[in-house]
Amino acid sequence: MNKKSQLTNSQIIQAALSVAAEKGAGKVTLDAVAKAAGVSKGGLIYHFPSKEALISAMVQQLIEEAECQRSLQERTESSTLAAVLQTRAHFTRQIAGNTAMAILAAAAEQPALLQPVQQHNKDVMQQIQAEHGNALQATLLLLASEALIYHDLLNLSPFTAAERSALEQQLVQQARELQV
Amino acid sequence: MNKKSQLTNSQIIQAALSVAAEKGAGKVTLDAVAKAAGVSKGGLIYHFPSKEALISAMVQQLIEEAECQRSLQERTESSTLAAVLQTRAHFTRQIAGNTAMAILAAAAEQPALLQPVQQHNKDVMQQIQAEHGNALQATLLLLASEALIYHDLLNLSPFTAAERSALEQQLVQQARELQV
DNA sequence: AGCAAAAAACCGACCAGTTGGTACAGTAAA
DNA sequence: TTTACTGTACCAACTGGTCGGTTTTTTGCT
Repeated sequence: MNKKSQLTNSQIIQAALSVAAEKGAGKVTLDAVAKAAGVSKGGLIYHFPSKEALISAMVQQLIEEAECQRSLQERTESSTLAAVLQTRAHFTRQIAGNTAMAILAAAAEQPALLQPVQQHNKDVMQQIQAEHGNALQATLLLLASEALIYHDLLNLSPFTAAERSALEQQLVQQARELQV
Repeated sequence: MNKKSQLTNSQIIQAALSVAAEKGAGKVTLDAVAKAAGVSKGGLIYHFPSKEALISAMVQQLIEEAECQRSLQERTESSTLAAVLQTRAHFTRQIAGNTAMAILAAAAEQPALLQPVQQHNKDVMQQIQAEHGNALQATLLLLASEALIYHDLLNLSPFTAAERSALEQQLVQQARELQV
C-alpha cells in the first residue's frame, strides 16, 4: 500500500460518495463507482474485495470527516455541545448531499454497516451529558439537531431553507447559554 | 374492486411491510412480497402495477395509521404536541419494526416516494407551532421526538431501552407543562 | 332462483436487463 | 519480483415486469 495505492483508494471512495449523491442510494453499483473513479472494475475489486467493504469504507470516511470538522470547532466554542451544533449547521449545507444517500445506501444494503455511526453517536451523546448539569436540555438540543440532519438524509425537511437556518442558529444560541 | 379485492390489497401491503421489517429494506422484492402475501406474482402485479405503486401504497398506509392513532390520543391530551409525543412513545414500540425498513426501502428506491410523509410532517409542525406561544420550545420537543424515531429507523439509537423510555416520558411531560 | 356471458381476480412460466463477483492474460512502475 | 493495476469476457443469481391462460365473482336476463 504505497502512496499511489492510497490515492486510488480515496479516489474510489469519493467516487462512490458522489455516485450515491447524484444517482441515489439504490444506484451505487460496482460498475458505476468504477467508472466514476476512472478505474477498471478489476481495479476496484483489487482495492475493495466486496461491495460491503466499499460501503463500510464510505461510512468510515464520513465519520472521520465529521470528527475532524468538529475538533476544529471545539477550539472556538465553550462546550462540546455548542461545537457539535455549530459544526452540524455548517456540515449539513456543505456535504449533506453526498453523505445523505451514502448512509442510506449502507442502511438499505446491510444495517449492520451503520454500527460505527451508532458508536460515534453514543460517544458524542455521553460526552455531552457528562459535560452538562442540565443533561435533559442538552440532550434535547442534541436530538433536535440530529432530527435536522435526518430530515436532509431523507429529504423530509418541513422547513424552508431560511427557517432551517434560523433554527440552527437558535440551537447554537441555546447551547451557548446552557450552564456547563 | 370488491371486498375480496380490497382484502387481498391490504394483505399485500401488510406482507410488504413485514418483509421489509424481517429481511431489511433491500430485500423488498416483488417475489418476496408475493410469497409472503400468499399471492402469485401475477396477482401482485394485478393489484399494484409496479413496485413503485406498491411502495407508495405502503407509505400511504403508514401515514394513515399514524394519523389514526394520533387522533385517538388527542382526546385525552391537552395539546396537539402532547398528543403527538405520547402517540410516538407508543407507536414506536408497537410498529416501529415494521415501518422503519419500509420507509427506508422507499427512500433508497426513489426518494420522491417519501413526499407524502414530508407533507404530513409539515402539517403537524405547522399546527403545533400555531398552537403554542413558545414556538421554539415546542419545535424543539417535536424535533427531539422525531430524532428518536429516526434512531429506530436506522438502528442508530445511542440509548438503552430504559433511557429511551424515560426520555420519551420526559418529552411528554415537558409538552404538557408548556403553555398553550 | 337459475344460468350464461362478461368482467375481475389471479396464476406461473418466461423474458430481458442488471448486479456482484470471478478469471485471467497482460502491463507499467517501484 | 512484487505491487498495482487494465481490460474484457464471463457467470450465476436475481430483478421488475409481461403475457397467455385459468379460475372466481359479478352481472344481466329470464
